[in-house]
Amino acid sequence: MSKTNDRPKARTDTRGEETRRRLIEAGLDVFGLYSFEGATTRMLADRAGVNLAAIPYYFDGKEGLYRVVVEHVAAGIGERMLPAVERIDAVLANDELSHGQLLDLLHGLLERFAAMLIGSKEPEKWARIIIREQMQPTEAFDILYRSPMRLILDRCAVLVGRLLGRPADDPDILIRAFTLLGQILVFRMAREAALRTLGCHQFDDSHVAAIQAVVREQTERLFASDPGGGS
Amino acid sequence: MSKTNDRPKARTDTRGEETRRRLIEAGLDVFGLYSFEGATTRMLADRAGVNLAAIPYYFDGKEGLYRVVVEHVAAGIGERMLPAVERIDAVLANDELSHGQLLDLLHGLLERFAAMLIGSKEPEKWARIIIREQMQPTEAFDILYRSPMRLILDRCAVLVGRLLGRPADDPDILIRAFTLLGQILVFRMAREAALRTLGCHQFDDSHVAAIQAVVREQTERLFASDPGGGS
DNA sequence: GTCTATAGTCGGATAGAC
DNA sequence: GTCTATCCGACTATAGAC
Repeated sequence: MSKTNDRPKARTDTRGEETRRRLIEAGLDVFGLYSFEGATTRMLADRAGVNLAAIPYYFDGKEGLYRVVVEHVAAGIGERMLPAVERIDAVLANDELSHGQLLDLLHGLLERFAAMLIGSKEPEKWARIIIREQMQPTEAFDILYRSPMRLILDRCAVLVGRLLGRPADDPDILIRAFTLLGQILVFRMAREAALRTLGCHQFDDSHVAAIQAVVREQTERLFASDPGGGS
Repeated sequence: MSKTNDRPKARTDTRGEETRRRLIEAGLDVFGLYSFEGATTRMLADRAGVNLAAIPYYFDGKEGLYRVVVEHVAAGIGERMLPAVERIDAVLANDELSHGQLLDLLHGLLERFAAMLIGSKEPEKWARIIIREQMQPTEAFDILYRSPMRLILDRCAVLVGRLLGRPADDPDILIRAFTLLGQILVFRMAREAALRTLGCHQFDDSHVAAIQAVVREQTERLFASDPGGGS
């Protein structure tokens, strides 16, 4: 019989790469569900369908795998938010913007944030890892904070600052930016309570749309105060 | 020498009660810091200054202690929010209220919520336990949801509903209530990120006041839309 | 009621065959 | 590169002395 493992022409180390990939995938699930301490190497290896010994071999132990998983999360969030962030940066670089233009950028950022956080499937796993790092930051928190969190928070603060005519590093402006994001984050962070209250088992597109609509309307109200300056 | 353990007149089981109390106190710290799985009976017993075997003896095991700790958390939150909640219930029972009165009640609720969640010391421990239950609800989640969470959320929804002239169980109203609470919750849930962004190591009274001021102003704005109806 | 000692289980990491 | 077998440490719970 012709064996099926005639080496694929592309590369000989595909096997190892595949093992790495599957362990990271498993790490997203398992670390998210059971936390770093709660996760066992046996769970990780079983879920990945690889051998237990592959963890110390490829990642220098459970801790090393965790770090790589967190980096994966940071990269995933960055990827999803990048379009909105780049658009903001591009427009902000220009010149003095109208109230409406700034508000549009803010709407876009928050909408994208909500879509990513509440709607998509992958962030479900990401969120749990992030929340745990918020409660009990390990050295991996830096990875999350410096890249994807600041990415979003900074832009939010800049926009709020411009809308209110104050610098983006004013503590009051930072607090306002946080509350804006908090309106959305709560549906992820207090997810179980939100689901029970709304009487459903998971958020679908219509829920996301409803939340986005509320946030948009409320954001509009919060910054619609320029006297007499309607649309 | 007169022995010191001549039985105290009040009760003979004081010793056991003390042990129970100390284990619950230790559970608040340790379960919050390390989660249920991460906490070990040794940590719990050491922190409580009692013997390891006291845990299965008094609480029927680690799991039983956890349940009692969660009940303790629920009771603590209920206690702290009760004044604001009772005031709301008393006033709402009356009759048709003015926009300003409803808004005052909402301000009171949110202010108290912020004070409890961000300012006080104990909720620091409570919050971690609650957040973990949100992510990975155990049977203990019911205890938290049915008593202290609904306590606050229901009142918030009722007030928002009355302010907007819609029923409190309208999904849109529930979403709005959630976003209001989210503005505050974010400082607890994304605490580490908030602290880093504001450049401090913990929230003090001035931070709490600043957050309360922002929330108050924004809430005012969100519901100040009744046309022509100034204060 | 409280403690010490221990049983029984499961954790992560490694050695060495394939 | 991957697997099996195994070590060693840490965990929860219990038994029985005090």
